[in-house]
Amino acid sequence: MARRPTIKDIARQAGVSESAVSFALNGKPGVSEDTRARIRRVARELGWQPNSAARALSGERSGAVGLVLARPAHTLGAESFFLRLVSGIQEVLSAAGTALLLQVVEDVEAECAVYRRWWAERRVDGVLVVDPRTRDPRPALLSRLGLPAVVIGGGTGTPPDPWQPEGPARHGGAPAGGRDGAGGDTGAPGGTGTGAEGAAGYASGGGAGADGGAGAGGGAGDRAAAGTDGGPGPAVVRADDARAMTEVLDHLHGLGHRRIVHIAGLPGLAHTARRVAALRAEAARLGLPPGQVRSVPTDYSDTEGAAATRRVLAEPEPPTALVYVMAVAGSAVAAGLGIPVPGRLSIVAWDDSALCRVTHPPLTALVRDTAGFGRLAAEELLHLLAGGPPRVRESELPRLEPRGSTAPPPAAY
Amino acid sequence: MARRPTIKDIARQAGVSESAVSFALNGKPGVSEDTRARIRRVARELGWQPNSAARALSGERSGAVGLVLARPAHTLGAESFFLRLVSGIQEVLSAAGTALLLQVVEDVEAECAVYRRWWAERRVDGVLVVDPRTRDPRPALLSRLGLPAVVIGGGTGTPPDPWQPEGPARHGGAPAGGRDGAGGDTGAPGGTGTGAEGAAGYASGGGAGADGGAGAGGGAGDRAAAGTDGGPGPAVVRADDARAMTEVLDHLHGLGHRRIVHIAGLPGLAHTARRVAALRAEAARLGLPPGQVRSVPTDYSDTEGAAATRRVLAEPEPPTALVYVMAVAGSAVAAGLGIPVPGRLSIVAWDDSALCRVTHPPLTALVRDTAGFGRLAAEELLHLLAGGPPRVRESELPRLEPRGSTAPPPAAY
DNA sequence: CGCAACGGCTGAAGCGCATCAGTACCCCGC
DNA sequence: GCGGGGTACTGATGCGCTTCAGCCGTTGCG
Repeated sequence: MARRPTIKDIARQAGVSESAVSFALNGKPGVSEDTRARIRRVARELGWQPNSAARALSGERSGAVGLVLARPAHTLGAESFFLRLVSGIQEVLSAAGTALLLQVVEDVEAECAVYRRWWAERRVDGVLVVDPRTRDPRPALLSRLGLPAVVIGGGTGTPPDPWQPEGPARHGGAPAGGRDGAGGDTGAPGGTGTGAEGAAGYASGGGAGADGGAGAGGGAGDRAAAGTDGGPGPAVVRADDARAMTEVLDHLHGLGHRRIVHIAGLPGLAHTARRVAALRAEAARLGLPPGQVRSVPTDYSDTEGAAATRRVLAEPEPPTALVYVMAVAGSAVAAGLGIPVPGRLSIVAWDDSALCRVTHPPLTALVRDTAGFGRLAAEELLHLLAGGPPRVRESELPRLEPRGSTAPPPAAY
Repeated sequence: MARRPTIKDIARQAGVSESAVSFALNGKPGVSEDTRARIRRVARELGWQPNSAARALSGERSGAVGLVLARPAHTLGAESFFLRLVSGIQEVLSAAGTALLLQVVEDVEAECAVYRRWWAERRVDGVLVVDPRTRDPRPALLSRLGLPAVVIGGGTGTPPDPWQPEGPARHGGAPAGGRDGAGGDTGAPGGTGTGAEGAAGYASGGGAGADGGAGAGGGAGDRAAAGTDGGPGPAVVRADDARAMTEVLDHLHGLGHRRIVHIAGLPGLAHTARRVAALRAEAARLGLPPGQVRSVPTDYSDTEGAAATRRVLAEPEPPTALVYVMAVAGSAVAAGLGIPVPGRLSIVAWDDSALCRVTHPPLTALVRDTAGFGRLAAEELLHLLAGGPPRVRESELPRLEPRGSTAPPPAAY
């Protein structure tokens, strides 16, 4: 196993001290441009990469973030949503040289345990949280640990939203203004400034936010805002589920459907709650009675999706339209029962995938840029880690793409 | 952010030196049982967890392993294979307190770059490698870096197998000859013997195994051995693709099918090659001409799977049976073309999933324990990291579960 | 009784890096 | 020509942990 070069090797070869190397490679002031260039050249020649352990140990961040999936394995398959999300996340993270720790666990409790361990082991600088729930122990925990977090698919602010950074008076708008997250900050690992670390513990060291002047490309001193005890509250990236649901419902209503069932996901999840609420609200607005337009919960597995489909279709007055995530399974069930789609039953897939396009008929679906959603989330986390204030970002609106699986209901109905 | 306790805190509170604490918590000799128990109690009370960075820095392993997925995102969805695999991997890893770094990249080149970076950054102790290829740059790289690796779905030893630990000058007698390639090679993981391989550097380590990281059990400290130049060759966990393909073909042949097409995956992947070869071999054995029984490559995406299906079904003498991974897409295509399944076309899914069971008709499929496969791989990697010799492990044989999608071909054919 | 051997523990060094207090040197102003 | 203020760089220290060379007190043995 070839020995890995260290800054000591670089220092020797470049004829300077180790500190000079450290300064040079981190874009800190204190070395002339000439020397800096020379050091960088040597480092490149030697194929040097910072030892992540050493970095992490000397108070710097660990250069990794975590993602925990807390679902029983068989419900994860949902149309490869997670893999696409992860792809997007990676695109951004790996460009920033940040690693992603993935953990699959059974339930939220186990998820919390993972956060605790990661925190204690100092393994991650922050986490991406998925599947926010209506009653959720995670925000409190993460905030207590001071672990920066971005909630994916977070709340739209419906009242009891444990994720909303309602807490200590975050000035309403997105203040700070300055350096908006954007790509900037090229090459130079520069910005690196002081870690996001809970300012609290640092009291002693140079009390004031002095933080010293800019320096070359260095990070502006805007990190000030960060100072809450327990670290910043979670940032949120969200998709407007409610709006999407409204759109779907309007589409079906416009076609003439009056009996519509939404095969929903796990009832404890916040986005399920939002979709259910939106469905109910829009149904009311359209004057459709709750008995005719409703949601039934499942665990997100294809199996339960199929079972639920079979159940509602067996009712005396079956729905003429179905909306769900595991639409492919549903469409197969309909085919199995000999129910023509869209002749007698319309189907809307909540999440598009190649599969939706190859089934027969192709499924009308909500097309969303899942990878883009992941990118957005990763960007927010990096923003947080760079000391920026937590923000709420909205992803692009999902677009309803009508395909062959939706049509007016049969005349008889 | 609460301060994390360190061994210093424990030492102070327990009235011993830091070294004593370290010994005690790592199950090393040098402290009495009394003291050890006291230290452990204090550690537990304080909620201490080892700082992974510090551990990694002091020559210890980093406590993380890596997995790189090098496929264009849209081909990853394949029936949630990867998520199930990862679940299995995690089960074993997290029980051992080992983290998993996941990286999704575009191609093998990028994958190699990731290995290089992980290595230089000392981020991982070992890696799990998926999608071995027929011509593969990875084994050489990993061996050069000395990064322990387990190949998932590795070779069956067909001649030009870059993964077989034939390597440089490992004591000549390489069992190579032994294990016959193709058809044979029954389950018996027995082969493990192969392991002896590469043991060279490991002499000492071998036995102990215990390891038991940090905790209770207090495994003997066998870590000594680790440092070899070049490190051990890769271990391999594999599924007997050839055997499975033979089984599938026999099933279809037994039903009377004579024109069978295998919609294969990416041609560069080793398992594709193996399946293709096995198909050809078995066809020959059964006396079926290559024109009638053949494989056509795709990129694993549902889209290409559907396209290939459409193409072969449009031929003048279309196949009466199809075998593939993206069977659901295929079955949808058949439905779309109005081709009755299994009346005029039989379909076999290479990989089972809930979806296969809810389609109509339910798909005959190869049932394999993907999560178990992941567990096996993770176990092998841990074994390797504990200083054990690289082995070749065989996963359970996939079982062909006949369901509604296979039947004798129409009489006319 | 004296010495070796051993169990139980301590002290210090070091992993690779960041950082901060200095040091050497130069330019400027008076 | 000397103090003041920079700039460019060095040395030492510490992060939390492992590890190795000891040190001390107790036994066992000749």
